[in-house]
Amino acid sequence: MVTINHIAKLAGVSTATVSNVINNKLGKISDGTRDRVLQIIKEEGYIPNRVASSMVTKQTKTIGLIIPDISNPFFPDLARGVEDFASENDYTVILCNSDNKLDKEETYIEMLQEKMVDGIIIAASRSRTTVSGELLNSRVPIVSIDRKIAELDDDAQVIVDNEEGVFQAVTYLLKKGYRNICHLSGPIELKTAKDRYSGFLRAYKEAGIEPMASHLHAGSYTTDWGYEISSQILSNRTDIDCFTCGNDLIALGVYRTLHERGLKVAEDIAVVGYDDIYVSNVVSPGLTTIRQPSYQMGYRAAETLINKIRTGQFIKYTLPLRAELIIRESTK
Amino acid sequence: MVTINHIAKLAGVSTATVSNVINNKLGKISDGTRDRVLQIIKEEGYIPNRVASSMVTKQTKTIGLIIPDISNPFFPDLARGVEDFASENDYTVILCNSDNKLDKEETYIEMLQEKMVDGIIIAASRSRTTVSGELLNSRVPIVSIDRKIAELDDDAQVIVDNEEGVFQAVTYLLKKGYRNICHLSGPIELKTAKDRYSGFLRAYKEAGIEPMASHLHAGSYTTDWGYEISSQILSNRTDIDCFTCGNDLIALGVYRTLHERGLKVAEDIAVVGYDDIYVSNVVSPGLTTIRQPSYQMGYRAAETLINKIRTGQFIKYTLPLRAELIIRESTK
DNA sequence: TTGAAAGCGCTAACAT
DNA sequence: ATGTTAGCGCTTTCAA
Repeated sequence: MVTINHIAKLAGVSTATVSNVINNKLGKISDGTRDRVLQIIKEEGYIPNRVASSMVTKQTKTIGLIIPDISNPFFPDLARGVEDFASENDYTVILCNSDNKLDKEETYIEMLQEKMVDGIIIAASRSRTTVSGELLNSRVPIVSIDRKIAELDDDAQVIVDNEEGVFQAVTYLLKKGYRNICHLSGPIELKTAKDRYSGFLRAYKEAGIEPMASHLHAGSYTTDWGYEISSQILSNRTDIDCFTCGNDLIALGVYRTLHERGLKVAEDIAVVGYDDIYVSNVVSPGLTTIRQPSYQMGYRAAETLINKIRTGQFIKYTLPLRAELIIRESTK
Repeated sequence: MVTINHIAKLAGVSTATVSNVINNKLGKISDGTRDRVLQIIKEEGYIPNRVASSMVTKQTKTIGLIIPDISNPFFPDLARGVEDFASENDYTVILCNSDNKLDKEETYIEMLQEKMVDGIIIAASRSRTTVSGELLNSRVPIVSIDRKIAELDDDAQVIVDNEEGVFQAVTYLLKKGYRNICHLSGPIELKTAKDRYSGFLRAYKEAGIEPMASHLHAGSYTTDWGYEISSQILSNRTDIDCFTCGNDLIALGVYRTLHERGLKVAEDIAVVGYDDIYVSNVVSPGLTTIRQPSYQMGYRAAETLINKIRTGQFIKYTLPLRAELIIRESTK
């Protein structure tokens, strides 16, 4: 293996000099030596060992990203945003899937700390509303994304206002004349799910209308659940004119139910999602949904984290990331 | 910062002993000391520095995963497969998005080598049919996934037979009576795209039927292109009874075109995709497609790589990963 | 502008 | 079963 020592000897200089060349320490090296060293580095195919340099600089230029599941369509965009900002800034990202399990999450957090990552971005599992003391007190900066964690600095959290998004949507629906809206929520113990439902309620309240009876069903953020629950509901009642869903996956389950029962989306029953994952624009009819700016969330989370690593300070953003109602054809 | 030294002093033992405890060297430590050391480690909240141990063991327990783009729905499952096998085996994965750009890919490869990853899994950019000499000769084992790279050992490539998959599908379509099938291919310079088209041709040939004129259109693996090209084709001719698409994204573009023109999928024109990404089962009508076992591909790639890292040998699999025709409602 | 040398935190070989 | 010590490849004072 070719090391800095090897290069130094061949170039007839010290390792310190080679190090300065590699790291572009300006003004510390004469053009002559720089060129000569560079030349030899090239000839020898020398690749600096960043593990060794991490030993002394105490930074790995690596961050950890813990998400529930990269195959959940909400997360790829987010991950991409993180990786983009990271790589633009010469950081590398380690991907971890926690499956929403606290123990997996803990294991990853420990692993990441052992690997001396410079920081961690976490879309915390639904069971986590708090971070363990060790992590909180550790040297590793942490940024929470999508889900709020109580102990963390507000500026260390990248979230969008879920309540506001659904409020917007339901207000729109009420204005359009929908009255019997059924809300298919994600796990209601989750902050995001709770907030989305609050938005639902507030829209009714501000419109001075009473929600219909049993308008809330809480389950999980999956197509399967959306399918099952909507199927079940429609077997029992016929008064519903719209489903607002905790996320797009659930909405797609409703699509399946309607399709199966020969009902037309929009024409017979309207459907509204949340997230605006890729699919929503591609199904027919296009799904009216509330767009979560997931790429930006990831990008901003990385920006926040790396800024913190560099400066010790969190960025204070003036513009919050906002959810946005995207009207397509699943409502009329 | 609490180090192994610190623990050793507190426990009144040597660092070697603490090291043996941490790494569970069996038979090298008495129960008494083990317990005492473990106790102190806990009390002090000691986290072993794996960067330091990597220095001496010459392995980082980290692999790199280079894919074109995690937001492309084909890759999350694959990435998940990689990460699952890796984490089960105590490896960590660094995620890199190359955007199909050779230069980004090169940069990542260099970065990964500098970070001393133990191996690399790469879904190579379309421009790459070969690996640079440095990489090939480097100490870093490399496994190619989805796309074949000439110089690599056959056992270091995790691919499925694309030709076979499409052959199956088109044979099925011809049997069903479809005759004027139009193939909307991905970038034809890509091996995968080429193979899929070959399967198309062979199906016709073995059926003793002549493909219709101008049945091939090559573009890119995107919904937008699928939309545009199908729209354009249908403006010019009315004889087409089926589109076979290079991937599901293209197929979804065709869905959009048909929808826009008031044409019914299946009833008026059949559509067949490739990959079986998540969406395909969720759109209405469900998309008939050729399933790429992407999770397994990722899982197997990681298995192959890590086995190579550990034993120096590639695994020889007896069962190839196969594409499988999934018949849904977009064909009749 | 360059070099000598200490030391980052750990493991492994060897000695006891 | 445990300790001593060299050394992994690099950066960073400090001195020249």
